[in-house]
Amino acid sequence: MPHRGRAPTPTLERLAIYFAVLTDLKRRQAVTISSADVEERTGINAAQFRKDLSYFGEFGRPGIGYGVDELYSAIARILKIEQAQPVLLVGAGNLGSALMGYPALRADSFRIVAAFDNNPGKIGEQLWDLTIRDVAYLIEDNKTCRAKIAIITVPAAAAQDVAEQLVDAGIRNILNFAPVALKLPADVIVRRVDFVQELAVLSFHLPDSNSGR
Amino acid sequence: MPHRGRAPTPTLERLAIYFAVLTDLKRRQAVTISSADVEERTGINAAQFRKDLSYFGEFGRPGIGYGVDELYSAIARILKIEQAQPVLLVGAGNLGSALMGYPALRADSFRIVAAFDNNPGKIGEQLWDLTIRDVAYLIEDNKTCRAKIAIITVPAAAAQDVAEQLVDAGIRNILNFAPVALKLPADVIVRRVDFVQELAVLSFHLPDSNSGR
DNA sequence: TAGATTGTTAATCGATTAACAATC
DNA sequence: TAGATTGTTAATCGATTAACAATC
Repeated sequence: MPHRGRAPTPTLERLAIYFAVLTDLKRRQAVTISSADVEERTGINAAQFRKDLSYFGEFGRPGIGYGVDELYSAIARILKIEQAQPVLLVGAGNLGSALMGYPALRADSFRIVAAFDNNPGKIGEQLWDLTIRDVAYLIEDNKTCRAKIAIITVPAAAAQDVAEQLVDAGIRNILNFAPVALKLPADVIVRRVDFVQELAVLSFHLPDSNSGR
Repeated sequence: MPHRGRAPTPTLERLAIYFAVLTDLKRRQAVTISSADVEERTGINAAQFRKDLSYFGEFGRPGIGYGVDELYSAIARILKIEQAQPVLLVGAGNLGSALMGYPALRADSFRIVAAFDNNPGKIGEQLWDLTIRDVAYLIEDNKTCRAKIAIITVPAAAAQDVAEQLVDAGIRNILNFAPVALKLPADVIVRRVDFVQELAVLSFHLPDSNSGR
C-alpha cells in the first residue's frame, strides 16, 4: 500500500467536478476517458486530474485511460456518496425551499430528509415532500434520521444559535448560507456559501468607470 | 505611487469579508480597528489582512490601527460598490426568486434591477418588486439597465445559451448557479456556485463508516 | 512493435505568515 | 518616551504543472 498524503481541499472540490463529468459520460454510455479528455471538458489541467486521483490510488491504465464506470464508482466511494447522503435543512424560508426543490439536490447524491424552522406559522406546513418540523425537535428527530450533514438557511442573526443546536444533534459537517462566520468546535467542518462575496469579486473585476459620463 | 502587484483572488474574497465586518463596526459606531481585531473576528491572520490591503494602498496608521469609516469607504471603492451595483437575473424559478428576496442582496451593495425567464407562464408575472420579462428582451432591456453583472439561475441545460445571450447584451461578469461549466470568451469572468460540490466536500470529511452500527 | 497515456517526480508558481524596522 | 501597530520583506508553506520513465 503506497503512502498517500492528505488530499488538499482544491483536490476535493475538483473531485466533485470529475464526478459530474463521469455521471454525464455514464449516461451516454462512454467506456473510457483520458486525462486529456477531462481537461478538454473541464479546463482542469490533465496532470492536475491525474495528481488529484493519485491521492487515493491508481485508477487508470497507461495507454488506455480510465474506465468510466470504474472511476465513477471510485469517486463515489471517495466522496462517500455511493448511497445518497441524508441531509438536514434548517430554515424553511425562500432559500431553504429553493434548495429543497433544486433538481441536482433532489436527484443525485444527497437527500434532504428533514426541514426545520422556528416560525410557528411554518411548522407543520408541507414543503415539497416534507412536513416542516419545529427546530426544537432537531436533536430528537435526528436520532432517527441520523444525518451527519446539515444546511443552514436561516437569517444571519439566528445562524450561530442554530449551528450550536446542530452540533448538539451530532452534526459535524455544515453548509452555511447565512452571511456570518460560525464559531464552533474545531472538529466541526463548515463550508460557507456567500452570494454577496461572489458578486463582490465580480464587481471588483468591472472595468474602471473613470472615463465616461 | 508605489508599484503594487495584481491582487490574488483569495485576497478579493477576503476583502468582501472585511467589508462585512466593517459594515457591522460602522453600525456600532466603532472608530478604529486593528489587524489583530480583524483576526479575532474572522479567523484571518492579521498579517494576511495587512498584506491584502497593501495591494491597494496604505490605509492604517502604525500604533493606531485603521479608521473604520475610512477603511469601509476604501474597500467599497476597491470593490466598486460605493453605489449599489445593478445586477440582471435570468431564471425566475425557485432559486432565482429566493435570491431576489435574499436580505443581504436586497439591502446592501447590489440591486437586482431586472428578472428574465423564458416560461410564458411566468413572463409578465410580478416577482417581488419586478415584473418578469421575456428573456428575448435581454439585449434590448439592458440598453437601459446598463447592468454589467448577471446571475444565472436557469436549469443546467439552458445555461450555456443564456450565458451567450448575456454576453451579447454586454455582460462580462457572471455568477452561475447552474451546475455546468460555461464556455465563453476569455474576457468574460464567471464565478460558479455549486451546492452539490459543497456538499460533496463535506461528505468526504465524514468519518469512515467501516465499523458498523 | 509503435503509439498512447498513465502515475509520479521535480520544477515552478503562488499564497500565507513570521519577523521587524518604521512610525504614530 | 514607551507601547502599539502598521507596511513590507523574506521565509515558509502548499498547490500546480511540465516532463518522463513505466506500461498497456
